[in-house]
Amino acid sequence: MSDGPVLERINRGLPTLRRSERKVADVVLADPHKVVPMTLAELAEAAGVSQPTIVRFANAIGCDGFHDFRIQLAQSVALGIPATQSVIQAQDDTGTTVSKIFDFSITSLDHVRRHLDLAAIDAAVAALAASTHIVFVGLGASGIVAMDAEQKFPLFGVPCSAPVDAHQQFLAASTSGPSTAFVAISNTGRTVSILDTVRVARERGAVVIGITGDRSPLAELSTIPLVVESLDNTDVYTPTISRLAQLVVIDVLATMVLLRRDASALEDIRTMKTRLATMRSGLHHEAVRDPNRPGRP
Amino acid sequence: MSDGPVLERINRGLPTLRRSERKVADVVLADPHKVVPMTLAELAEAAGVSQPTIVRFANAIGCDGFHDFRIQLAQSVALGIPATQSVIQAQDDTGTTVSKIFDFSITSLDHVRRHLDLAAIDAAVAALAASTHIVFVGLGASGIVAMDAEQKFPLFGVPCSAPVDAHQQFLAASTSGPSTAFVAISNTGRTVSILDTVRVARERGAVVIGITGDRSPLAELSTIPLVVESLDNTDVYTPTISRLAQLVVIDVLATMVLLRRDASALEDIRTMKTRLATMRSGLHHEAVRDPNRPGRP
DNA sequence: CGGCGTCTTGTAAGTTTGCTACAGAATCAC
DNA sequence: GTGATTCTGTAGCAAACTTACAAGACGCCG
Repeated sequence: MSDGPVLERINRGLPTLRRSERKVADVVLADPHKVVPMTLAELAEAAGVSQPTIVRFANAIGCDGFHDFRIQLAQSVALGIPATQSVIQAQDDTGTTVSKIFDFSITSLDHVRRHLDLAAIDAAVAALAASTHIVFVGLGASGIVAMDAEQKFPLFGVPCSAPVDAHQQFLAASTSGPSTAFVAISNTGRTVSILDTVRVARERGAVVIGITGDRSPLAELSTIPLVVESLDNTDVYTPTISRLAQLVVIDVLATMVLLRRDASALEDIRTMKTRLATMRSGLHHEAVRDPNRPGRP
Repeated sequence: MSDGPVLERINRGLPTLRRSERKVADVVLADPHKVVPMTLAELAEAAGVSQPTIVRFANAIGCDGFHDFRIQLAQSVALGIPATQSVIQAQDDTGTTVSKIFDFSITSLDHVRRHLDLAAIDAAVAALAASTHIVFVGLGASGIVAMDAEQKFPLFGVPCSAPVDAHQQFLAASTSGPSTAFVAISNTGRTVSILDTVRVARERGAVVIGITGDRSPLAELSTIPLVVESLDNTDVYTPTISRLAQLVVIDVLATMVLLRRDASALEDIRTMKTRLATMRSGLHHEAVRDPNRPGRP
């Protein structure tokens, strides 16, 4: 009962609440922002119940008194209203829509952070740092993540590739070896071509890091499964959130691999960054080169 | 003084604080998480000052009493410690590094949300909804964002393209017209080839939506400048955050354009999504097709 | 349908917490 | 070195939160 953000807990515990406590829950859920600065007496007034009922309500949803409840509510609200509360509707105005999407993205990232397997991260970092080259594969939205990774990782001097279509991916798997780190990205973890590719990579002895949304076939097949559990709900209006979390996880991996390297690698990056800044201004003279290389204008 | 998260305000107001108040500030900044559940008396004890000093401290940094301070602190902490507090260091353990990167990503998204120009969003949505086709351009990390947008927008039935290199982009600009929505993405807003491309697009009469990090040349050149102000600090270790914010902005635009459409478009997407789910399982049989199309496995 | 038991809710008192007025101490200016 | 000003702590007060208890509501079984 005491897991997760307060608002989620209220929703979950709704059926077990007494009638008056439920009135309190309704007031809180109706507009959490309004409740945050309220005093106990004010909330009692607003819900039409007595003050002790508020305290009992707070205890019922797993808080240690009203103080604790208010603090936890404030934190919940700061992270945005949970997804269940923020279904995007056609009649919402611009500000509301923007808020909902950002709130959802932020809440989701927070959720991923809390459910990340640190041991798996460590293992993945070790594998990546030990590899002589890295292959990133993904299709659709996950393909975007793979390309992003391909941009970020070569900074360490390790050759990277991110083959675009399933055939190229299969080929890359076929030519991989024990010193290859093979990073497969699939939110569903059930895309057949990715699974086939991963099987081949493992047969060739590559270390496979599987970034996926839950305990899926891909996770089973991977040497190091990395579950990035995002709150991808089924509402059509709600945009895909899994990419964001996957990108941040890539950031984490890249940063930690970098931290493993010595200061010289760091220096390389500094000089690279300054060179990039100067070349960027003259980019149009040599625009034919591989567009993925130039960096991040 | 009363703008921004509390911790930032404390940092900013540090010089104007009295000596005892400063002791309080030190305690708070040293470990904000510890302070959140503290009572006024406890914090006074911890800082080695009297209780009224705490109250004066709270007022000094723009809070309305200790109550308000505690709530605001709780909210600040929920969004992660501000970037200034969380420089990633080599000796950090895995959990710390993960926390810092996620915190920073989340804080940054929150910052962007607060600084987004809603009028510009509205204008962009109107332009996108009115266009007959949409072109997304960006290089490097922004190129990734452009490709993501290309995956997302065709859902509405409007043809989209995201030319990959500078030449192709220039070509797309040259063939654009008044009914083209031209979305240029560049965090610096100073990449020369992008600026050249945008100039051409405008000459051809296209509506140019410029997504950029600050009031840059690109913003000046755009019909509708969309400033996505992320907290990209200069620390080498700190990963690029601008992509995330840009992706979320793309989500917002896509969602809002979709909301403008009628229910039929919605139905199209529902059926598309279910079809996608079934086809995904058999994808390897027809993997030669354009890998960007299949969706988001 | 009515009485009894349990669960629920509000009243009231008690305790903690946060706030304010005031006075002493320190600091700075002259 | 003295005076004025600013800062800091002591003490008391008001408000908020909590607990104990009793009245009321509800359901169950006779």
